[in-house]
Amino acid sequence: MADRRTTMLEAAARVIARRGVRGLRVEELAAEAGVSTALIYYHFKNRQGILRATLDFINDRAGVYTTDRDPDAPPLDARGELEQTLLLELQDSPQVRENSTAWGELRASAVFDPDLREDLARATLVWDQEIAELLGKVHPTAGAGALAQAAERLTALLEGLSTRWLSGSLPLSHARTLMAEAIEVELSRLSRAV
Amino acid sequence: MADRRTTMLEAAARVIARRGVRGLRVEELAAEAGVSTALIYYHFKNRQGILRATLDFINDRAGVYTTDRDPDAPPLDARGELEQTLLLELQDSPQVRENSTAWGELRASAVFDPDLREDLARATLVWDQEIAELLGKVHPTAGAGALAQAAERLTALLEGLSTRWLSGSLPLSHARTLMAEAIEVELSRLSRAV
DNA sequence: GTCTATATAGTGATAGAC
DNA sequence: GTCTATCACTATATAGAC
Repeated sequence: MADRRTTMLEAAARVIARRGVRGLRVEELAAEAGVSTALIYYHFKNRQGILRATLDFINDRAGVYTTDRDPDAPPLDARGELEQTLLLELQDSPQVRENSTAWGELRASAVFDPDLREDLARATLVWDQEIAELLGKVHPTAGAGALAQAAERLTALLEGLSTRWLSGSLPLSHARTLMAEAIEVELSRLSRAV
Repeated sequence: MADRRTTMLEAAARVIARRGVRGLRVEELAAEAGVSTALIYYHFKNRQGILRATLDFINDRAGVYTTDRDPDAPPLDARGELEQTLLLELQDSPQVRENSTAWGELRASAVFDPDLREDLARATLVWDQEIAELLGKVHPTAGAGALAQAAERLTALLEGLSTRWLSGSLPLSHARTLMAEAIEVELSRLSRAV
């Protein structure tokens, strides 16, 4: 199933989750994938190529698990879908951890590397709009501006909570509580502000 | 006024704001401070010593500017003090930028460096409690748990917005709007939840 | 205290055999 | 496609003169 290239990308995701984008050493990646450094360079040209491919790989995976559902479960209502989408990012599974870590690193790196900002801004916009849309399904009468702002607050909060979790300042269960409550608060505000 | 050591620490703060904690090169720091690398090592022992001293230095500075006030202005009410404290972190002055950048880097680095976590958790706790206290001044009847959670959401959101700002995904003025509105939302929730 | 070398080690990247 | 060497360069850190 997994060809060698995929094996390397999975290994890269694990190394990034462990050391960060800026802490990734090609030699460590090679060891993690069980291959030589030369093979890494054969497949990815250079360090930046490794990073680009891995970030794409992680992004694709995130899209998948985000829309993944238990086929037996009843279909979610709009509010349930919103909660699931946001809380899915606060879970202690290796893949979510890897994805959240990579995303946080991408953001943190973009502070010092303008080359990354364009991609990041685009991904952020898509993410914000997805949440705004879900909020709109719960409150169809709310104005577009109010929805957009609520979405931005929720996604920015999620990033803040996620980083606190990953950096050991906040237990995961507490992060989830805070996030769920924030959704509640924003929704109730959208109800009142007609 | 500024002795040579302080000059180096100021230079280090600038370099960290430009390159990040993990991107700081001793040679660049030496050039920025206008001294030799050997002198840096003379004063700070090693790379980690530079980082520790600089982070402390930045932390002290943050404490100062946070409590800095215009002496002519009328005293702030509880709500104004809350808003000022939080919005002060979203300003485009070199020092706030340096401090916010360093704080974000400290958090991002702690994801991969457990040694940093203890300091970080302590600083986070102090910061959360300060905000909880200010919230309590606005709503003296609110329960301690509700105050603590609102404070955590506000500070985590601030970190998320700050990182988005610094990474070029969010204009500063918009970040300020979102933050101000979040304060409003949390305060109105504290009013309702008796 | 401060500088000019310079030692030492790590790290990205390539050459060339198989 | 994959490996074993190995090069070239960068970065931390130190020695020793002033």
